[in-house]
Amino acid sequence: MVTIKDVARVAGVSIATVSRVINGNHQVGDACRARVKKVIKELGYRPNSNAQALVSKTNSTIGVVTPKLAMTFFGTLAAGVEKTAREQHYKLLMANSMYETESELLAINSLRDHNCQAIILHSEYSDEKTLIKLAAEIPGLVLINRYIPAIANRCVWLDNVAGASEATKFLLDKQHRQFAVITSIYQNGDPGARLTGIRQTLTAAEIELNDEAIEESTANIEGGMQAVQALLAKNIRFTALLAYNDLMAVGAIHALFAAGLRVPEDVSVIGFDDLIVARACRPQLTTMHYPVEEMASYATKLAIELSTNPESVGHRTHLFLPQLVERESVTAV
Amino acid sequence: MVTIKDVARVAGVSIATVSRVINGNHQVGDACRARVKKVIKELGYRPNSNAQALVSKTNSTIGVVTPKLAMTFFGTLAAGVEKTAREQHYKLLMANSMYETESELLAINSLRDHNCQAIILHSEYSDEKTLIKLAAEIPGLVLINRYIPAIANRCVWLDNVAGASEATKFLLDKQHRQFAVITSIYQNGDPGARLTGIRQTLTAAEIELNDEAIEESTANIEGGMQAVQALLAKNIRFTALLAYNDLMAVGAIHALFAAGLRVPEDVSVIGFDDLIVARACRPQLTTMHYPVEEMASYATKLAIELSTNPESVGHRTHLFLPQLVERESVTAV
DNA sequence: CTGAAAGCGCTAACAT
DNA sequence: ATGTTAGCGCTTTCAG
Repeated sequence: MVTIKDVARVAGVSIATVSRVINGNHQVGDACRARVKKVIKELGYRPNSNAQALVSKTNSTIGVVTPKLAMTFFGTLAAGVEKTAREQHYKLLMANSMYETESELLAINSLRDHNCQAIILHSEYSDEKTLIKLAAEIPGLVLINRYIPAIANRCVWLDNVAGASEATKFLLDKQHRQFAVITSIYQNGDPGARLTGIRQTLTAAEIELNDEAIEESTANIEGGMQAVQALLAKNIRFTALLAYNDLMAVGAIHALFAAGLRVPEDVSVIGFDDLIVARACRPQLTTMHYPVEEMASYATKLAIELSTNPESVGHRTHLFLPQLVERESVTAV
Repeated sequence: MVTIKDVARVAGVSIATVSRVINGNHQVGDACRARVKKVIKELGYRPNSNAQALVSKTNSTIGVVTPKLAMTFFGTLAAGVEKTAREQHYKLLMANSMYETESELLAINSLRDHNCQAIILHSEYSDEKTLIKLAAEIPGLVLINRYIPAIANRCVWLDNVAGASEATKFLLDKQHRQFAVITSIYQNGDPGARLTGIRQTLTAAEIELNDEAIEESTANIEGGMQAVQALLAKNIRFTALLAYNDLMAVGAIHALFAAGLRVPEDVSVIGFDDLIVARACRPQLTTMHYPVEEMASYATKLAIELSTNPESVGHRTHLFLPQLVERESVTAV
């Protein structure tokens, strides 16, 4: 391994000078700088990041903690962070929390041990207190997809209530009056917010949403199928179905067709997230686009800014809005 | 920040002793070890990874280089690595290569600078020479989804030829005799191998596959649609369609239905990869399952083993076989 | 503009 | 069983 000493020796300068040219320090003579650069190239020298991190107490690394990288949503999130990080010459340290409070904390700590400059955290299960404490300790910590008033300016989140409301209004505009909802059994966080948006909008339109017409299941394709089967078994009548997310919506479409109902002719279905599955299913899914990648990119910039200059960020929060993407799964009654 | 010195001072021992208990070294008295552990807990001490990495010249970190994390396939790959890495208390350093030779090299080097213990590389565009050289320099380097004879024991790959062959045979068994193929415009690597598998099998069955019946396009949903539209426009007759991957297969199904053809009644479609989209589309896709996660996990173990004990690995290569998953998009003629 | 020297926090001989 | 000490490769004063 070629070190800074080797470069210094070959170039006939001190290691301090080499360090200066590495870091683009301007106080080096032109001739000297050129010579050092030449030697660096010849020797194929690359600075040891760990040594740099040790002395400078910061690592040009962004940490990302998500529940499960294999899920499209989190893969896209990580990709958004990576893109922005790479543009600014940062590396990505990843840790999955596997949807567990304990391993989430473990993950965060392991990132801290590496002296990550900033951390992007998608936390669903840690309580607010823990997160607030963490935010106080880690200047470059940003929460994505969660809002905590006490640290509002560290939160990059989506207005799920408004999104679900818009989806509902869209259906209302299409003259739908009989609604059903399939949602996640876990009602904290996103599912709860989206259900709230639906309820508010329906109430405002003076349309009743019976509890019977709300079916809970797991938030995946199978869950969507099961939920619709349950709805059908209960003889619930609906022309419009609001799904918690795209995966459930896709499952719903499968179950609907299996039961002899056509989408959108007999039932209109609307999803949420706009993952790739939305374009894979037939009919292609009308859904609310969740700008994950954009938000991840924004969060990364924010985290870097925060870690560099905590004062600069101010007290505003960072709220994004989902946008309706009209495809084929919704039609007027 | 609390350091090893603080712990030593409070516990009334030397830093060497603290270091020993951190690293589970057995030569420490029970009483002493207990006291140190208590102090570590009280002070909330966590060792600085960078310092550890600097002196031990290895970082309990696995590097992963993939083209694009946002794609399901690579997200799943990364997840597989992460899972195994976490089980063995390693962290994940990610870098995307964005499908470019140059940034691929950049990505690898940045991981090396961090002293990653092992690197899992999904490389499509770097030439063999570069990769062989890299493998010689980095003991813990493992290639995933690529086979290079000179470094066979560093390659974890899939038998694409056999997979495509099996898919073709399956169609043959279902009495199909009129075939069409949609594949990627980039014929190096996987697409080429899969096409070879198809060709060999068809030739062996004495069935002609006219060049006209092979349509190239981009390897995504849109590409699949375009390819099928082109096939239809040329009036190619086929009852079975082999797609390079699931994404193209899904696009094909969309285009087929749009043209008034039913899947599988009029045309059977088979995919490759078994991504989530395969279960999202209707009919659900019959496809060859690519055990990405399993392979990623295997590659990770191999990489760790290699980095620890390069001799132990032997000269065998690490070949996986895709498996047919029968769903709804194929039927007998 | 350049060099000498003092550490960053930790591990690993080498002593005791 | 425990302590002392010499670095790991680098950045950053402080001198010159």
